[in-house]
Amino acid sequence: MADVGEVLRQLKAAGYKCTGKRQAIVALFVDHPGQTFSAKDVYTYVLSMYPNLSLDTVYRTLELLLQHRIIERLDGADDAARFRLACEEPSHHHHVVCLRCGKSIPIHVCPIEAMREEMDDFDIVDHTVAIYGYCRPCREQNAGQSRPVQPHEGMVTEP
Amino acid sequence: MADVGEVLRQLKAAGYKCTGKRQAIVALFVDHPGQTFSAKDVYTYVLSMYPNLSLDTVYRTLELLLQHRIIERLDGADDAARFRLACEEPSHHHHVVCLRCGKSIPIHVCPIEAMREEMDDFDIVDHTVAIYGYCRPCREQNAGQSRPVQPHEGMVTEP
DNA sequence: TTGTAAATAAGAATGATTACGATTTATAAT
DNA sequence: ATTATAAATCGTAATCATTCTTATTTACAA
Repeated sequence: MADVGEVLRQLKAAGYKCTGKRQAIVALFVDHPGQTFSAKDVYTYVLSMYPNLSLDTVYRTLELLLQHRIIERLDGADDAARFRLACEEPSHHHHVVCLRCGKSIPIHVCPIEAMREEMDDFDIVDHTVAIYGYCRPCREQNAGQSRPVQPHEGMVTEP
Repeated sequence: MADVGEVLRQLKAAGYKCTGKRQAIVALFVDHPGQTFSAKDVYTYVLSMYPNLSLDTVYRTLELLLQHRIIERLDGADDAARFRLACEEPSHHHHVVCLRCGKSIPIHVCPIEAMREEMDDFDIVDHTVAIYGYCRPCREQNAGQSRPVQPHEGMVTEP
């Protein structure tokens, strides 16, 4: 389980300064594992505790956290990228994303590996997989819900 | 094999006018099956034969062709969407994309179907798969090539 | 040939992201 | 604790893909 202090210490050790805004951004991700946020989401969150904040700072901090593999970027069909706390699992894997609660759940089989052998005429060197649906808790609550989130609403892609 | 006249006739039958610019755009896709183009690509191509052309016209025409399933949109990690002639295959399938020549090759197995049964706690309702690599001809030419296209360069996602 | 709605051009507006110059601040050295 | 310094930040402007607006042009049916 990732810890805010841990992450900040890691950044400090790498020569980066430990500012309150950085702490806030790291905390947002660490406190909501599996949840995805847009840059704007992060901006409004941090703004609530630091009244003057530049979007540029958010983007630079996200870039920093990406480089240190503390968060992951998810590029979607809609124009705004989303970010989430990096998965602890270091080996290759994918996620399923719940269309209702937005949580990412890691899965530990790669459906592409299975087909690699069958592909004689094509060398696979990279791939992305994005799977959307409903997790068990949301599936149950969907039954008594007037408007479940629609597929493709906020869809994201991941390596 | 799709045919330009055929497509234009289909559009006309649906009540749309048959303009030279539309013809040019349709021809670009029909004459290069499997090849992907950005809106800017299409714009520069048509501009070479129609000196005054609005980008808006390109986008509106692409939208029209999308609605009639004549082309498909591929949303990628980079900011510009790409488009290609729609695959004739009507049933669910995916493509592999060559990183060198940019061609899309349809594959007729869905790697996600296999794992659907194994997922007990998650209802899959949608997915995207994007596979990149080198097709056989490009693989052979890559051997004597100083700079092969890098993975992730112009990566695209597709349903 | 002509009337009409559709199509287009040109440019402005939007929204996400990045870049920039000036100012502030965390941190290490004093 | 004070200070020097480079890093971080702000505020804003720039950029890029895409969409919107309005006036003008055009395909096509009558």
